[in-house]
Amino acid sequence: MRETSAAKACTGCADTDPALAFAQHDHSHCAQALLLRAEAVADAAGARLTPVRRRTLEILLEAHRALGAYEVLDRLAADGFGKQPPVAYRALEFLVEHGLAHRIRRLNAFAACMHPGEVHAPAFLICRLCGAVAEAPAGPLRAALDAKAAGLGFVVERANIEALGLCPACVGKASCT
Amino acid sequence: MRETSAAKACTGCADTDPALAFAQHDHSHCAQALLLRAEAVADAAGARLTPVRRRTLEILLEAHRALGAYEVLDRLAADGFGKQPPVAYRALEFLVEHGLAHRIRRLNAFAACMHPGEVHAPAFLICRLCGAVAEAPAGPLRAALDAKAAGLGFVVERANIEALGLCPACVGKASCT
DNA sequence: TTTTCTATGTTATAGCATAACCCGTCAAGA
DNA sequence: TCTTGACGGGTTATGCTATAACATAGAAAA
Ligand SMILES: [Zn+2]
Ligand SMILES: [Zn+2]
Ligand SMILES: [Zn+2]
Ligand SMILES: [Zn+2]
Repeated sequence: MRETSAAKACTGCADTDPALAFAQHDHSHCAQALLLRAEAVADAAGARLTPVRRRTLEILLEAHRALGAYEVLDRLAADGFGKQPPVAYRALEFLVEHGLAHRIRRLNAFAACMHPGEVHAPAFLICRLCGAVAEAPAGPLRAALDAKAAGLGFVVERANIEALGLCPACVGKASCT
Repeated sequence: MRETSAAKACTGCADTDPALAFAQHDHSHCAQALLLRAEAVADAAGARLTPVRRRTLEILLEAHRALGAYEVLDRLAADGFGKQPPVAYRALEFLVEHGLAHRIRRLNAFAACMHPGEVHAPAFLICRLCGAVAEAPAGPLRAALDAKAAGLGFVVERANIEALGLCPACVGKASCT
């Protein structure tokens, strides 16, 4: 599952260039960078990126896609960590709370954050054919949502924006259905 | 759970006036209207609003909040329909597919649509204290999302926009935490 | 050191969702 | 009329997702 076949270098997985979100690229490269940034983020928050938590993030980064909690759990168990659901759920919860990963509710799955440390309101683009998930910045979108809600007297604390559709690679295949 | 205590009349539950979304009002009134419109919608689509399906929609309308599939199932069973999960899931799936209800993924629950028949891209505002759910029109939001996605070569087919926060009634209570 | 809090592991259970099968109804076509 | 096939709705059984509650070990604070 590891994407070591580098097709294109990147500077942090669609970080500086969102167009790379769906492009083939050397992911081990940005995984490395993201892991370093994650450590900095955790440190700054006074939180501890313990072995399980760190390994959980690595697993998400290596997969380069959204993983179910039980998929994560299997991999953790294979690495000598606990074999029971709470082990995975707790680590994932930690990552989500600290903005190092995101929960994709539509998929009942989790994905590593591509912009850790930055204040960001992500929107997720989920391909219904290949399962690829891209994290797109949605700042303006979020602002519009907040404004809309404010008009109803509602205060938004968190928001999930998830789009299901076809990624660039799959949009061709689907048309010949 | 039925809200028969009319505090305010309405013309269709936040239909013409979205500000009613979180306001107390005579809900039996709009439930009636929505049910009629649902029949028209189903009819126009050549779909059959059978007894189970119709009763399922009624249940959602009466509850006036998001219900889990098993909550719906219990009520269906009490009315003499099937007692097994697929009964509820099938009816709910039908309603969702025909735009008569929406699935709220954040809550693993379903809510009656407040705008059946209209082309609409709903955003849901979920109060984390009282559980109230409002369906707000999100046309512009959706358009922005589509545009953003198009920039990445992604084609959006469906989108979920769900905000968690505090409704007008609860925003006061929470501040004294 | 002793205490305290956090983290990680466990077992058990709760909650959500679907697969697969059977049968009754109804309408189109032989 | 009889047959056939689509559809709806009921069942049993199972799988997937998530959390509660408890025990232990280790880091941090006193
Ligand atoms: Zn992110
Ligand atoms: Zn794809
Ligand atoms: Zn709606
Ligand atoms: Zn509330």
